[in-house]
Amino acid sequence: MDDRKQRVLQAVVQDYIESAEPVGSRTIARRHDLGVSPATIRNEMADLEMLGYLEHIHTSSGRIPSSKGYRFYVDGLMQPTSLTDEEKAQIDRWYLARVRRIEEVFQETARLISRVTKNVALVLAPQMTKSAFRCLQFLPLDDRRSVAVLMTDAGFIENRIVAMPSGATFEDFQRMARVVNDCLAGCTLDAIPKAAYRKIRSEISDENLYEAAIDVISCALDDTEGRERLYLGGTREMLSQPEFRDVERVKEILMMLEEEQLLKEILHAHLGEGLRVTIGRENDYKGIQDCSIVTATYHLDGELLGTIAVLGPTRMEYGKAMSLLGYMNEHLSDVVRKLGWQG
Amino acid sequence: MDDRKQRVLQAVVQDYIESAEPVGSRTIARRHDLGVSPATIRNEMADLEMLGYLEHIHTSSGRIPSSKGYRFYVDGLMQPTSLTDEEKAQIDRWYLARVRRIEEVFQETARLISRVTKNVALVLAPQMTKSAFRCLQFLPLDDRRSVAVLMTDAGFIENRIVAMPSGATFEDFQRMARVVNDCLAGCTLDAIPKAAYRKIRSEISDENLYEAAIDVISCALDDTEGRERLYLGGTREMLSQPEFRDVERVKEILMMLEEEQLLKEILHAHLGEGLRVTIGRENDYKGIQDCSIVTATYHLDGELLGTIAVLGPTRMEYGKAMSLLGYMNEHLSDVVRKLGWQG
DNA sequence: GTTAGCACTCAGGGCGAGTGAGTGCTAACT
DNA sequence: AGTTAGCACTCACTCGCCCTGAGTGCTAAC
Repeated sequence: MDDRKQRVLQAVVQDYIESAEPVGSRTIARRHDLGVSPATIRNEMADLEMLGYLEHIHTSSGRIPSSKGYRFYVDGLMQPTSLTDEEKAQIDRWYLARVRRIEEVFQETARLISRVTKNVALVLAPQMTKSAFRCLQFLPLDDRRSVAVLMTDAGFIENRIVAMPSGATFEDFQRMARVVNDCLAGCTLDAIPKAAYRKIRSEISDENLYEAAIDVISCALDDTEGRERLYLGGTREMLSQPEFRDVERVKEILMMLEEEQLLKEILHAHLGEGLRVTIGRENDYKGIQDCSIVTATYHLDGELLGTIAVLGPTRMEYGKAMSLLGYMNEHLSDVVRKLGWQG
Repeated sequence: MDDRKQRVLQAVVQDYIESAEPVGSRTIARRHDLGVSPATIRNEMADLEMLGYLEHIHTSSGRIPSSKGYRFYVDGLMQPTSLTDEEKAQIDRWYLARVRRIEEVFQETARLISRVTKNVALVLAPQMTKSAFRCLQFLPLDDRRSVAVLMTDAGFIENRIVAMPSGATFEDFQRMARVVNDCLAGCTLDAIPKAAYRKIRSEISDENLYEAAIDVISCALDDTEGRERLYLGGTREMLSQPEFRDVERVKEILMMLEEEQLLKEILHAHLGEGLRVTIGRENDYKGIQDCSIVTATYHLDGELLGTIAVLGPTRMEYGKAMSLLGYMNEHLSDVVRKLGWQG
């Protein structure tokens, strides 16, 4: 693949991404200064098609890039666009203006990404079970029940109403909380050692209370186990893409977007260190083989926290999506910190 | 308007709701046993059009109901369908199977309603400020900050990270919580009397701590003020309605559905005791003058809690929507109670 | 008052011609 | 040998046309 072929491929991909129409040799000759005539470009395009980088709907229509073509473009031809300082500042401002509660960070991230990229954004929030126990407290509710509040190192707070075993007083519960706090300090929630349970049992020394304590802990775990939350944004933006002019296609994709479990699987399958792009046919799931996904993992103090992703037609502005996710990837934890989420 | 006219109007509305096609005189004569010929029905339809109950796209197409026609149908002609015991049981089962956290009740309600009615469902969750203060507690986070947990009578729990003023210890905070709990017992959050503030001030007697306390309270209020949460369900279901065969229309309505503030306003405008139906032109907001809204308010222990609504094309199955919302209206609080939300 | 009959209307589908963007091939040019 | 101009060909798309069928409105007869 010589230099000129690459330039032609680049021109085709760029034009197609911009116009969403199959691009012909004349258009390229006019809009890109390749210094050759349309006829020559036609020959190059025929070669590129033979090599599998371009495709043809029918003999007399322009070319569109194949998955392989996009792949080559993303890996080598695309010029990386990086966000301007102004854009970065805007993102920070957006967060400060809109996010008032910890839980909103993820939703707003999804919304922000979808606005900028005009595609669907997916944000997979951290699994609570992966984070370390910080403290458990009880608040009195009435004489039979109280509210258990569980906090983890990552700053997550779960609350849940629990019944107090008959005979137990609120003071018993307070004592239980102290014991549990002592024994579980620093444990990650998905791997509480047997020894910790034994210690709790011996320290509480009341069988009824012990049962209740175990109940609270396992209940908090059950609830979040395998249930990282998924935030979605931009189904509306998506509709402005010409790929979704057809209602049937929209219905299909909306259907898929409501299958939370499926989306999580897809995200997990595509998960890897840093930025990752999966293009069209490279997707295992049939329903989105005309779509691409850009994913990035984000971290907090070196700890893997979750995934952010852009899902859109293969004709996606990869550069923009990648630079945005890259920025998020690096700075989401800063933003979160600024909002006072973590110490 | 004589009896036969009413029967004809009823037939037209029913057929149109079912088929989404303008209905003609022959169709009615065939499908409804009115005992008269199409020609007679034609005459009646012409009268109904004159009276404003029916409309005409062009001379040679069938009739469709006008807003006024739907209104007459809903108010008088429609036979109320009530849910079967099986359906009711199914709803209860759905809740028990899907709802594991208090916050999910609303989301699942929206999802359920949209599934049953094949339209968009809106659930306006209670305003925190309308409920009574129950208690405030602090959990230690680190040496400079702690987590404030605010609970109200309706069972809502808000948590928020607050900085401790320099010099204050966690014990100071605990004391502050006790004072606040004493002074605010039973107040509704949007109407805390001045006297209560004065009492807090005098009892805390430390100006710094007093500021911090006020901060926490007003912060909790700020956050939720005018910000009842809105849960949406069924944008996907909506697409199966023939009214939304056109992507532009879909885009418009999705756009509107993302304007949370606007939706809240619309819901508030339509809010009233019990079941309420607003049809087509009766809507003030132009964007949905080809849509109808059915709203119901729901209660808990006699206290107004929030609103559930169905939004769909005027050609909506009013009977179904109304009976479903009616059931929800009566039983949502039961369901919520069963899930242990409230004592 | 009801109905049959008839002329009229109009959206929607199918069909054919024309248009234009684009290709592939070949022969000439540098 | 690579590049280009020229030309025939392809094919989606649009437009106008006709036809069909569902439906109306009117009138005259029952």
